[in-house]
Amino acid sequence: MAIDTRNRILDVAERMFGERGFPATSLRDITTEAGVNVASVNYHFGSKEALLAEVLERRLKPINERRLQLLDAVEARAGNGPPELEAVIRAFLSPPFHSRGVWGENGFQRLVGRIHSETNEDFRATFVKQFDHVVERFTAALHRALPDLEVADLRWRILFMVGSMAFTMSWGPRLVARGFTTRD
Amino acid sequence: MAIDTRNRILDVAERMFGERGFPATSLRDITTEAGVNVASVNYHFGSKEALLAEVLERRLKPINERRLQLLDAVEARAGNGPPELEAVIRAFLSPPFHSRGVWGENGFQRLVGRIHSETNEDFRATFVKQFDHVVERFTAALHRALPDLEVADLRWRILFMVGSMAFTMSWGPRLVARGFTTRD
DNA sequence: GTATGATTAAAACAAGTGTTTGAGCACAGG
DNA sequence: CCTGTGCTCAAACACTTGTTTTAATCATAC
Repeated sequence: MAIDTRNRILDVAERMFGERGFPATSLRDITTEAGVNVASVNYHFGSKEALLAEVLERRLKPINERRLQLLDAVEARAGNGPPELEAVIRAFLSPPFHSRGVWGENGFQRLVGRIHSETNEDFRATFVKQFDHVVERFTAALHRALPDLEVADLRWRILFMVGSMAFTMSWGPRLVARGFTTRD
Repeated sequence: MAIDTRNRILDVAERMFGERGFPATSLRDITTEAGVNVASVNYHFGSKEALLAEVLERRLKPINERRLQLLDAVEARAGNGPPELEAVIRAFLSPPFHSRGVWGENGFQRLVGRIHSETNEDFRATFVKQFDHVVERFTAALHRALPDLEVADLRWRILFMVGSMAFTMSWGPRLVARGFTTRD
């Protein structure tokens, strides 16, 4: 089964990239665990980097679509007035955390947390490009929600928000397992 | 010169680990750029991991000492009352940013940003241990500064603060180079 | 049933990895 | 002068890396 092989590779790669990081995970680690041949990665994806790109895209696309969809709803509700601040933030933060499965079992969350500070410059550039539109939309919405805040400050606050999110994604599962309490 | 070789390796390793990440940087990359022999890494440090440990320790130790020193001053100033919140936060955040040199030229800052989401579990454990005492002291101080805040919430807020810091360290230099404005 | 194209399998490929070895050097103290 | 000691060097070690190749196998359409 071709599509089955593809998905098994994607699933295992997602988990292992999240656990050990991209450069530290070998194709043989992945294919052995997935029970497929080494060559199948290059056959189905072309290269190791292309595999990572597809692992990310598979989950990121629906997440970013959901973000924009939630933001649309918030802005529609606000009409011509400023959107509600917390609702905008929630539209941005909730999709990746609700993307699938439960905290700690989700390799993808840890992978996303990692990816924000990993891989080489070129790859990260293409990765970030997927976000450009989303970041633009949310920056504009937050600017309308906080009209008195200078844009330079707003940018920093967004940076801190993304940093908190990424850090929580890569550490959260382990922390929760050690007694950190969550709600919501 | 023995100590000269050691320091050249440490300097180049610090920069390269920060730029490309730990697993993606080979010892030959480092030693070639530093103009020393490959074997000298194992001679002087024992292993690649031990080199990373020493790169981190060299800068982290004075940073954490400075943090505690600043915190001592803040607590002394507060006497028996609660310490001033922003002063405590400043005591924690300012040392790594003022550690050395200018924004963007500092490989170490990017390395610290990276390290939070890189390397294997075991290594990170020993790395985090260097922080245990510091985190404990600051958690206690923040708890006194915010007595009405539940401890569970405080922990999350500290996590977000560290996440923002780490993210800023690994991305900040590039962002500033692209027009992000700083002050202070 | 056979031909066709997609998928898998084992093996080899060339290059790069961290680490070790052992010979060589400089230079101190006896 | 010689003997250690601390250090550097080129070379080799054993192994892993991502990728290719070649042949075998599979499903499907004619």
